[in-house]
Amino acid sequence: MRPRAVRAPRFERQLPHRRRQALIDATIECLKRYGHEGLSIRTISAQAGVSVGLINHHFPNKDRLIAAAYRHFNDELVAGLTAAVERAPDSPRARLRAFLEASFSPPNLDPEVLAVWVVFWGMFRHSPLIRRVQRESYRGYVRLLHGMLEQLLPRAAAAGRRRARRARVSPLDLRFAAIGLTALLDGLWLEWCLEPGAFQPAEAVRLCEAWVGSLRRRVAG
Amino acid sequence: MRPRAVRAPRFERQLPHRRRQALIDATIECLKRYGHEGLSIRTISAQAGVSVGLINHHFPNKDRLIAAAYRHFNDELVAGLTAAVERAPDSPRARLRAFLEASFSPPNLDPEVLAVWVVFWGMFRHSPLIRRVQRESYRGYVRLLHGMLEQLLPRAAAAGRRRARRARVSPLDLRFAAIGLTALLDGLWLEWCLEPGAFQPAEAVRLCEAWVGSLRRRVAG
DNA sequence: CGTGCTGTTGTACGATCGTTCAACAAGGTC
DNA sequence: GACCTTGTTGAACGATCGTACAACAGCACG
Repeated sequence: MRPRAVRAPRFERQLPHRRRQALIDATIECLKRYGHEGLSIRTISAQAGVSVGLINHHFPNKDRLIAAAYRHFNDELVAGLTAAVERAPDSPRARLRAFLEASFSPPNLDPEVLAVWVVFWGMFRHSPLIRRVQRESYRGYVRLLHGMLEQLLPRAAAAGRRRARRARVSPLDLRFAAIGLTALLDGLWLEWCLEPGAFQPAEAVRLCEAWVGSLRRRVAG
Repeated sequence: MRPRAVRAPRFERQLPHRRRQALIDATIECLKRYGHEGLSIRTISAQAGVSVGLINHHFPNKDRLIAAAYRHFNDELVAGLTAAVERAPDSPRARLRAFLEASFSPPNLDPEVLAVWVVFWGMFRHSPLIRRVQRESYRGYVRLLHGMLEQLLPRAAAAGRRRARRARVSPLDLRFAAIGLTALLDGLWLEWCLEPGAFQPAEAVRLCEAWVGSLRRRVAG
């Protein structure tokens, strides 16, 4: 064989877009494996299989890479939940159930995922960049959950037409419902991740549905 | 004046117990101010007003200092809540209310306090030391909350004698109540710390009480 | 006042951090 | 096959990290 043809390339050039995404994925993977200590340029570049210098070619600095990873992580969560809701039958109850079941199942329900969130939250107060991403990215989640509750709560008599009686829900009740459901959801999710054996994911779904049910009775009953 | 008498001592010797506590306090203060990045030997020793070498004289290494700070932080929380409960009138409802009000008021309800918790949580999965402290220290909290619910839930007819009907609560219901209340509590607390303007602390107390009330209806009614 | 114990200091060390940058090379174009 | 663009490499830099340790000094005691 000709030596020239045998020699494998020492590296493979990638389009900036692809390489950036690979670095973001590596960042999240390092966060899962090593926690906060995994957030070093050398650890991340090793995980991505590239040299230390490459990160600063695609990102101006480390903080921007982390912020990009945070944005990606947030977006993936919202996208997954949204897809689950849209896959469900077109009834408010079914949509809520799909939302809850997606929240309490992989890939969201995972101690490793909690570990990632917790590191990001730890940066929240001291990194304006992270705070900015949080503010921009959390809106999708709030909108999704708020919209679901709005459709669900006024369900009084007219079964078929969901949006007919929208005016029945007072903004105050809707606000409380959203606050409470978010809290219960996050709290249960946190509990499960900290001690996965404590209860079944299906039990968490039922607890959340019971909460919304008690709200509905108070609003419409 | 005599020069000898004027010269101020360059430092003050402390009993090991006092100095250790001062270093623990400085650690928590640094955590509040600078987050995870405040956890450096130099930052902590500067906060405590001592030299860098002193920490390793009182603690074998940095991890042990952090673990001690975590234990102190946990113990303070449980002690504060316990004291609030014992200060309350001797009725299950009043005790629960005192517990909730203490949970949703300073010094617990503080974004800075969340920042401290979050950093500790971030170490949970990767530091056996932190995990050990967590396991040992969380028991007091669970026992307190569990005991309160146990007294509260069976309240059916006999108003005066709280422990008479204890057998009425099935272990299953009690377990669910504890899981749900903990989740709601933690979730609301988290929400408030992330966005202090979102709702009033008193509203959080009412949401928790409503949750326990709906449980009681299901159990005893 | 002298002595001893030990809490305290501050320099030093090696490791690792984020970032820079000159040199390299992959892969398309002509 | 020569050339060019640019994604990629890896050594080097200064800063900062946790820890070690010899010297210092506060203070109780005789």
